[in-house]
Amino acid sequence: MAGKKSPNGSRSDPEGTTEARRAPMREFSRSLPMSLLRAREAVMRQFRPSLRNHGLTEQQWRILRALTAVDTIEVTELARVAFLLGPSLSRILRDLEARDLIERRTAKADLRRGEVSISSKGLKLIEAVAPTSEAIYAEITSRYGARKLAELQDMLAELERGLAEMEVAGEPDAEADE
Amino acid sequence: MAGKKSPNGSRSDPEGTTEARRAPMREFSRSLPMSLLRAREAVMRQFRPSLRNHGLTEQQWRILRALTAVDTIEVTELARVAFLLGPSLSRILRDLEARDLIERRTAKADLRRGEVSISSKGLKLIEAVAPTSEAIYAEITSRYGARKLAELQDMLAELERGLAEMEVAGEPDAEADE
DNA sequence: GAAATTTGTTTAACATGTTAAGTTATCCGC
DNA sequence: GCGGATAACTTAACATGTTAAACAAATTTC
Repeated sequence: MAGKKSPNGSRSDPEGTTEARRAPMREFSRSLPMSLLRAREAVMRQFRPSLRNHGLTEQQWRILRALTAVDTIEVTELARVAFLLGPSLSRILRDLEARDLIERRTAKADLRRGEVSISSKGLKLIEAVAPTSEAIYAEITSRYGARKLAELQDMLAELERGLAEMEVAGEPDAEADE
Repeated sequence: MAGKKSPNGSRSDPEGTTEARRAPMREFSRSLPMSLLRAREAVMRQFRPSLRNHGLTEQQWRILRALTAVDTIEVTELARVAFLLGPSLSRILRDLEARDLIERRTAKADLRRGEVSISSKGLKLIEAVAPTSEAIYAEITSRYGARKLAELQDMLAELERGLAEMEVAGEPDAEADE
């Protein structure tokens, strides 16, 4: 398994004369988005099997996880905390409710708002998954180094902040980009 | 706007007697997967509008971008480089081919393999998008600091490496997790 | 206080992520 | 050289990402 077959098969153009395509702009595989994507994927690959064994997707886990921290939460707030877009959250909540992992009611003060909370069944599920999850996280932490991990997260947070500023700054309507 | 409504609404239980939900395990929003997800999203949010103006999704752009660096590439290799799963790539290539942005033929040496290359139309599209893209990237770089950005990428790469090792190590079949 | 606007949430439509199964072409052993 | 394993894709099926539109309830305007 993992034969590592020669990745450049029959590619023989050492000099580059027939090069119709030059200057890749940037190594591409080293672009920031790709780096972040690969790193995150590498992390999630560790957790997915365990979640899957418990019949949960990553996003469903995020939601249940967020719900354990509060008594009740409104849909919009939950979307913000679990970092999901409204439509995704809407669908997932429908499914989680059908599986009796969460409970919903509408706020009496504002009938538009929905209030969500985890059910006892949901809590049991969380408790069943948490140990494995924590173990994996601990393993990652010790392997990478707690200090370094914290530093990485700080850098990511700062990147986030800086980009948030860019958005308010340069956005001249965005239309008509030729 | 951004009312910052008290996130713990009617939550007044300082000691924790009626606590049905305790110990969030971790601040959650500070978990590594969430940090990486938010950071990446913050980055992509900068690029998406421009790509959209040119009728490209992020993944389509990744593929075309990867194709400009080579003369021809096999589907599997392309999947590895653009970091896409086979099925996703398969669908996207079908669409890109229908739009005449790429060209495909089967390798004569191995009829299973498909060889992909960018078309002249695809190249033109890339050339139209690249300037804006590069400008955004430059802006991000200067705002965050080139030095720091490189350091971040190094740390991400190391994280990836470490996690790759974890996979070969601990994987006792994964079945029967309770 | 009714019309216009805004807000909270859901539905719709299309693209991708993810795993499993299907197809066709090679390879490998005997 | 045939038959079973492999390999390279592709299809299928279901879940989520993403943007736009629909909807109903609340808020603002006049």
